[in-house]
Amino acid sequence: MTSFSLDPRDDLPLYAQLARQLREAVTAGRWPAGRPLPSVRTLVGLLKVNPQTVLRAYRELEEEGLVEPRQGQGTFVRTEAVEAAAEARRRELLEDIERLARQARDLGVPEEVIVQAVRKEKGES
Amino acid sequence: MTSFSLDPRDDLPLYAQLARQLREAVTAGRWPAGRPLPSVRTLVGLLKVNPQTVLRAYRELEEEGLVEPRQGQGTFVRTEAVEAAAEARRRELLEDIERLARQARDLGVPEEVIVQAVRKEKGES
Amino acid sequence: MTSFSLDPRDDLPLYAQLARQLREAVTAGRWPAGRPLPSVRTLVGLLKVNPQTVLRAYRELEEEGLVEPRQGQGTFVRTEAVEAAAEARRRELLEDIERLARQARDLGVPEEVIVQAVRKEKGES
Amino acid sequence: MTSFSLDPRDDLPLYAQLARQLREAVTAGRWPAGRPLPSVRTLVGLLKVNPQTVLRAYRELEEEGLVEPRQGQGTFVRTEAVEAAAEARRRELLEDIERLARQARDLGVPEEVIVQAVRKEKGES
DNA sequence: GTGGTCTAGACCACG
DNA sequence: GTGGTCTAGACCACC
Repeated sequence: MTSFSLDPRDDLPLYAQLARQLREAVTAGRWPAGRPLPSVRTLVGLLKVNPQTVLRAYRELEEEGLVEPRQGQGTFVRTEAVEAAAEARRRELLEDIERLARQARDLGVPEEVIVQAVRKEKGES
Repeated sequence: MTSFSLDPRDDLPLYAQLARQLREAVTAGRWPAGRPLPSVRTLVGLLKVNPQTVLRAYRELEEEGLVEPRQGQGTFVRTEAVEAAAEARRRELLEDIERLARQARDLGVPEEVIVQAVRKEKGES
Repeated sequence: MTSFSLDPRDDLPLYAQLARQLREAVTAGRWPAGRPLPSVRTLVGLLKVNPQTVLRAYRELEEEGLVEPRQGQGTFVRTEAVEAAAEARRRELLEDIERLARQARDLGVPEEVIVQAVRKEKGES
Repeated sequence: MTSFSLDPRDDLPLYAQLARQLREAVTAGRWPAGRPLPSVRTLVGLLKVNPQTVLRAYRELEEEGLVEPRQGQGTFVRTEAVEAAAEARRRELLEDIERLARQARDLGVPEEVIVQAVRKEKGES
């Protein structure tokens, strides 16, 4: 149900793109605790990249404490960490939005136009 | 009146940090057409960086058409390009804000909290 | 009376954790010669691990000569091997302590503080 | 003045062996802040290993906050972090010694023999 | 089957 | 010169 896509032309390294997508999937609550994430080999096959690239993405998540690998079984979500990560992400997003909004205002964008942008997606779900 | 600061630990390369700060200064209307931007030598002295770093930042701005070097006189703002650049920046900011707002909503942040963030800085200018 | 606990996140593989705990139990004189160690099936049930994991731990102990399986009866401690194993373990512990103490001293820990640590547990047994 | 040695037969992966040695050198105060650590290529030449192996060791130290790489310049010690790391290491060593001492005592080693081991190296400096 | 390590070597971006 | 990324593929340990 969850799909991944990598773009070699992106500024972000492939492993970081993959890590980001995995992080979002995990944070959003897909991949319940009992089911392992897709195996390294599976992703290698799907994404046509080197095992190292996938491994590095998984290592990233592991270092963040989001996920734990178990020898011979696969990589599993550490549910305790998920909500904390989501909360951190929310704070970070709000700060970023604040900062960008300030920049936009400084460049003369009327506040209501910015608010409009924030509300824009509302009707599209 | 305009100062620059570089952080070697930032993800952005030094030259890009500098280019960004110069770009913002120019876009915001500092450095009127008659006054040259600081010389490479000056910035090298101020920022304690490699001349290549400063040169590359200036080259960036030049390629964007924002500034033009004049032999023996220094580097000057191309006023006709400033408004176009500012407009492009505004569009970019609004798109970024939209994208981040969507992500925040997906993580369960109520829309009004996001709008709040956008309005937050109102009284602080 | 003897319980085992495995931590999948530990650096040590599960089978090694189990082997270590069994080894310590045997060396410490629990499991007298007449009583068999818990069966593979029992441990699998208790620890919720793969039978291979338990088998490998038992194989380890067997190869060290500490225990011997008897067809249809279970796995028994080889009492004559226990004292030799304990002695080896003692030597190993002293070497480790020596090594760590040297490292601590190199980092500036006063020798008396280290001695203190060694004596610390005295009254707690 | 500082030399490194890797043993492929060791249980520890090569990158971890190297990371440990670098960590100790940094913690012990060699490699003052102004001088970069040996470059990846230098160590590759010295140790006859793959660049990836060296890189992974350096990445480890970076993630611990001990060291920071600067593009095009080399890898530098973060002096602020060194003392904190040394203190953490001291605590860890004392805990390990305590634990091992307890085990030794449980196996019947007289406390004075353990204390002797701790003091053993005294006259060798 | 799973994840983990290592090699040999190319290519890029930065200063 | 520096560090960073990626590839293609081998080998190992664990469950």
